[in-house]
Parts: sequence; C-alpha cells; structure tokens
Amino acid sequence: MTVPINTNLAQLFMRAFYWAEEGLQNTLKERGWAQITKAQSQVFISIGEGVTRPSEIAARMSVTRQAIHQTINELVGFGYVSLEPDPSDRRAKIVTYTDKGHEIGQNTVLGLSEIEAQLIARIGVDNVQALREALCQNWGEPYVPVEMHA
Amino acid sequence: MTVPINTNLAQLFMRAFYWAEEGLQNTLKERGWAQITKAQSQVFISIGEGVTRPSEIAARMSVTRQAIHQTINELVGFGYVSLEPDPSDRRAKIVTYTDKGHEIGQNTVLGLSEIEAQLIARIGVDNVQALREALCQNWGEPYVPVEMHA
DNA sequence: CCAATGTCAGCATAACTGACATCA
DNA sequence: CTGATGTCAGTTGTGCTGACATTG
Repeated sequence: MTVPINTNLAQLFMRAFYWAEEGLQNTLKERGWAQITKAQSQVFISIGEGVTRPSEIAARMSVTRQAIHQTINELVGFGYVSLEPDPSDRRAKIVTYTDKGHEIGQNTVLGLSEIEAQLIARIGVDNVQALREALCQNWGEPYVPVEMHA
Repeated sequence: MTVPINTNLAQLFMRAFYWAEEGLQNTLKERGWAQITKAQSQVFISIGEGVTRPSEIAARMSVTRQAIHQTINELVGFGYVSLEPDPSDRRAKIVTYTDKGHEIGQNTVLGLSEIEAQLIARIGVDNVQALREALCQNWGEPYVPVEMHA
C-alpha cells in the first residue's frame, strides 16, 4: 500500500493500471456483472468510444485480431453483443450491443467516470490533471537502446 | 500512436505500462538477454531494490506466492539466481544473484534509468516529475462503488 | 497480385485456487 | 493455536502463431 518515492516508473504505471482495472471490475461486480473479465470490459470501453470494428479494437488494444474475436465471441455467448456483417465492407463485421448488453455498456463507461472522480478525491484534481496531461503527450515508440535502426 | 486527450485513465495507464515494459525488454534484448520475460525482469527489479524474499516480491508485485516461485524457478533454471534458505527464518528463502546473473541484474536497473531519461527527453522533465509525484501519492484501495464495507 | 478481415486449430505464458507441511 | 512461507497439483484467462478463405 505504501508507495516509496524512488519506485521505478514501470512499477508505478503497473500499480496505476491495476488500480483502475480493479476499480472497474469492482464496479461491474457491484452492479451485477461479476463474471465480466478485464479483457471483456476493455471491449465495452472501445464500443463506448465508438470503435465497433473488431480489427480496430484489436489495433487499439495492441492485441491480435484472433484474440479480440475470442473475447467478443465470449460476449456474444453471454448475449451482451452481436457480431453482424458490415454492409459497407463484406470482409468486415460490426460489434453492437444487444438490448441485454446496452446496460452493461453504459455502466462500464459510468464506472470509468466514477473511478476518475474517486482518484480526484484522493490525490487532488491538480495531480489527476497533471497525470492526464503527461500521459497524453506523444511518448513515441518504446525505448530502444542502440543500433536496431530499422 | 496518437493519444486523444479524452482517452480513459485505465487505458492511459496501460499504454504507459506497456511503453515502459517494452522499453525494458528492448534493452535486455539488445544486451543479449532476448529470452527474459517481463515477469522475470520484474524479479530482477525487486532484487535490485533490495527485496530478496519471494513472498515479499509477490506482495510487491501483487501476485500470489505460487506465481512468483514459478518465475523464480525459471530464473534458477537459467542459472541467473539461486534460492537459498534464510538463516534467520527457517520457513523462508532468499533469492540471490549468481555470478552469471549479476550482470543482467545490473543491466535491468540501468535499463530503467535509460528509459526514464528517454521519457524526460520526449515529454519534458516537468511532465515526468508531475507524473512521478502523482503516482507516488497514496491512492488507497481500488474504487468500490457502494456497500461492501467489509 | 497484394492487403485487410475474419476464422479454425494448436499452443504458450502467466497467472489463479486449493490443499498441505513446516516453522515463528 | 494462529499466521506466514514454501510447495505440489490442477485449472483458468488471455494471449500468441500458422494457415486459410473471402473480399477490397
């Protein structure tokens, strides 16, 4: 629970990530969706942001198309989303909420807001503001030490 | 690669975490340790910070004791660390570097410094400073929406 | 012909839970 | 007795690669 000031950045990022992710899991669990995994909730987040093409969701989450289809198919199995052909591109499909799934999608987005509000309450709006500002900078590609200049 | 300002915090944290983690992997790969996994490098980080008890490393990384022992045993198999009995507590063990492992341990710590230096070069020292400051606050437990007041 | 998308199959990583012996 | 640590065994969640058909 204590967070020493000299902790390395990678670990700090990991802690922050887990903190947010667990908060979202807690929220969904409390609202009655205890079985939703973290990968599945990430799909809801993408849909909530208007990204409805499986291959785009995969790219945004930096996973393979196969991985995202597996996750989506789990949600299809639960009856939360449906996967329908994209009329504008017969190769592609589109993920949409079912009636049953719309509520959980909204609660996912709502949960994220609550988590950020909670963080503001705990460490202050200035810190959260600074955090968001730094994280939204263009960090470029992950560090590469030498050579490998592709 | 683009980072929209309205991205949710969980995703921003995940991006930051992956950015740092991949940078460390790149560093180790470039130095000749291509086979080291992320979980394994986290163990090196812990040892580098003086945490040498498996159960403490597990707690710090928020994983189970079983998981950390599995990772440590992989490193023992490579000959990078050894797991010896703690003379002060006959239940516990202590992880120490072998001669072969000392170099990779040092390079792990060095890599983290280089990554942070790179981040400063890219987004500025002020942003990194603010980042570290916000992340080192006490965030408390992950958000829990209602009830469950254990 | 090439690129993008989805799909099927097999596999790998890395965590988990449960149960248990040992020792503080 | 209780709690902490390590260990054995089994399982799960989540991703990967390879190969392929379809379509732009």
